Amino acid sequence: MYDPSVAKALALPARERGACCAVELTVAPKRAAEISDVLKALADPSRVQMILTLRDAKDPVCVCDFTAALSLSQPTVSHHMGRLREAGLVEATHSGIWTYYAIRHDLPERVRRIVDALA
Amino acid sequence: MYDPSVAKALALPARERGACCAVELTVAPKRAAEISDVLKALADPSRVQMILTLRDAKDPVCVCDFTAALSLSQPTVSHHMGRLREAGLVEATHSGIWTYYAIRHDLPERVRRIVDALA
DNA sequence: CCCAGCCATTGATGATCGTCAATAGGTCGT
DNA sequence: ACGACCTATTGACGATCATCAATGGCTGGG
Repeated sequence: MYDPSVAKALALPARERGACCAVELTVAPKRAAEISDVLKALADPSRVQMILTLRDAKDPVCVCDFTAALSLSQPTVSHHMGRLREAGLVEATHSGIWTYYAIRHDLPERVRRIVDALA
Repeated sequence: MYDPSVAKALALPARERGACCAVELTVAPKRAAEISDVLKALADPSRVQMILTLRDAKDPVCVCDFTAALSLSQPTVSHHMGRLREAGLVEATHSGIWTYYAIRHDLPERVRRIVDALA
């Protein structure tokens, strides 16, 4: 007869009291920090919409376009763009009055994979 | 002769003063919030190491294993695990004294793609 | 029944974040 | 040169976060 508790107990590693296992981390701390920096830059609903819109946009987009679309004030949009820019996800080109933002064409492949995974 | 400013100007969309373009967002606000919730749960160096370690681990891992590996206090590790758990990324099984954590086997494909993109 | 061990919760603290109003800096048309 | 327009910066405020010490709950061994 099938006993799930026995099966589960067998599936779990054996432990001794007072001797926790030394788990091996699969990622170096430095690399984990780099990854989390990218994630922090993306961990906001508005910035998710921004980066994916820029990723799919044929033409660069300027700040004033996002203010209406996201119902946010101009400084807030500028702040979010600054964060994306500081994380190296986005680049700005200035033309006359406008500042056009576009996703960086030279994104590291690791970063590109993360962005693509959001869509 | 090549003039980059002309080339750039041609590449940028035409604009009129006082009439910003209505950019079309490629993601619904609700979906963007879901994505950012996952990203928030992952946007921490320790949690990045945790989720990737659990993803690659053959056996479930208990909290005390991480405290030594990450040089964090037990409450902090428990807190991080709680956040991963609340985001639906991780599940816990209790056996005796220990609490074993494992990556959820039924992760939505969208979420799984994000986690895999980190490695 | 007590004690040791593992984990979760609570409380507190300093840091970071998201947001906006106000301001300042540029750039173009007139 | 002036004014209108777009963007970035500053300052401020409430919210969330990461972290730890202290505590409590739970389980198994003696």
